[in-house]
Amino acid sequence: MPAQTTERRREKPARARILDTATRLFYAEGVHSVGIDRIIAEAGVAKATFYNHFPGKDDLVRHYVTEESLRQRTLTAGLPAAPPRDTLHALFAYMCEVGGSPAYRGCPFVNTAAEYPDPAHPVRQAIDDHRRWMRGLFHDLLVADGHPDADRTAGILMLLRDGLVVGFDLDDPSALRATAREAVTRALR
Amino acid sequence: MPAQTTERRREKPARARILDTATRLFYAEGVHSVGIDRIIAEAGVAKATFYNHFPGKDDLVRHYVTEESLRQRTLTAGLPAAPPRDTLHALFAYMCEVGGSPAYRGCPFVNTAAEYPDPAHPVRQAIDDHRRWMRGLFHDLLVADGHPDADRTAGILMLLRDGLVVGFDLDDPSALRATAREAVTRALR
DNA sequence: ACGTTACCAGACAGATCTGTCTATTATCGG
DNA sequence: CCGATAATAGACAGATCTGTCTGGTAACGT
Repeated sequence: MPAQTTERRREKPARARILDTATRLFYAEGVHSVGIDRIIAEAGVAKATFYNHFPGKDDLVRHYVTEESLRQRTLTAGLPAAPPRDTLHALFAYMCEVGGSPAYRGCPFVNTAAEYPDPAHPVRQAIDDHRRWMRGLFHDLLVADGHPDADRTAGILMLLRDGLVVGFDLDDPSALRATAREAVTRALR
Repeated sequence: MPAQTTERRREKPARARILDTATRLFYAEGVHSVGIDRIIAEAGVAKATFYNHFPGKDDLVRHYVTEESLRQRTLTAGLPAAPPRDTLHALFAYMCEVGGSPAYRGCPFVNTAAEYPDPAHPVRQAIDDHRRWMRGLFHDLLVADGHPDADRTAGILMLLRDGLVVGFDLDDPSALRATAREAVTRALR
């Protein structure tokens, strides 16, 4: 019964541990394959604590998606200033770098959407938000680059982006890396 | 008690009813969201019958994938003879047609892969088979068209193909249809 | 010093899922 | 006509999943 060794203040707060663990497991194994019990066990959190922070699993999934979106937006915002076209190439180069990692399991948004068929579901709406942001990012960079027809080209870049995240997961990443830059160059031409 | 009204010979055999029902439900709602109980109920089949035909759910999923692959190969083989470049455009036009349907829920292979993280799993290997076939199809058509660098361009077409199936599921299909032909044309240039 | 807040441990209920098993019925080949 | 085959209905076991609830503990602010 002795007090647990914990100096709890040193650890991350419970909510953050839950979200971190959920993010890791959901991404690596899929949303429906990972149960709440496993998340609370690996997060080292009591069940009541989880349900104090989140109304239920769906809400945790929604936060998983929005947090991941926030992370990507922050990363993008932190890119060094550069000509818009360079930034576009840098974005795709970064995708290729991440996609080459052995832990790469595809795009968390695309993968999660595959498990939530109803487009009206809050999880899907969070995914839609992220995709709207990304399309807008492409569009704004193309406009800044003076590209004619920024709308349509942003659509093509979304196509390539989605193709890359799927391909890096399911095909040979090294072959794909070479293809990627070529495809982006052709698309921006 | 009274025989059931069945003239069983008139109906599709049980195995086909199982596969049809599984295909419909897996595609519409996702693999892990659909239980065996529901499949046998909607297929109008006894539980023992299911386990007589399939060793377990994973094997049913594998057959779902291979049957879907076979269906696409048969459809492709049945295309009217045409110059290879026309056939390529026809393939993408067909994707756009299918992707515009309100029941469209993305690519069954991509969606199923999202629920099977282990690349060594038989289900994933069946998906790999299908993707190899599709890449080979693009490659052969490009070679027949006299395209230089058929390898790399086939990779780009795979990129576009994957981007389309994701986009038709998650974005506005009508806007995407216009983008698609443009993107294919740019890629084949 | 004390009350509030956050957290922990774990039992519990109710649903659902996979897979096995029994017992029965219908159809077909020979 | 009869045995083999294939299908039916449904009970059952064991696991797992979500969500609730109880009771206790540790740290913090005031």
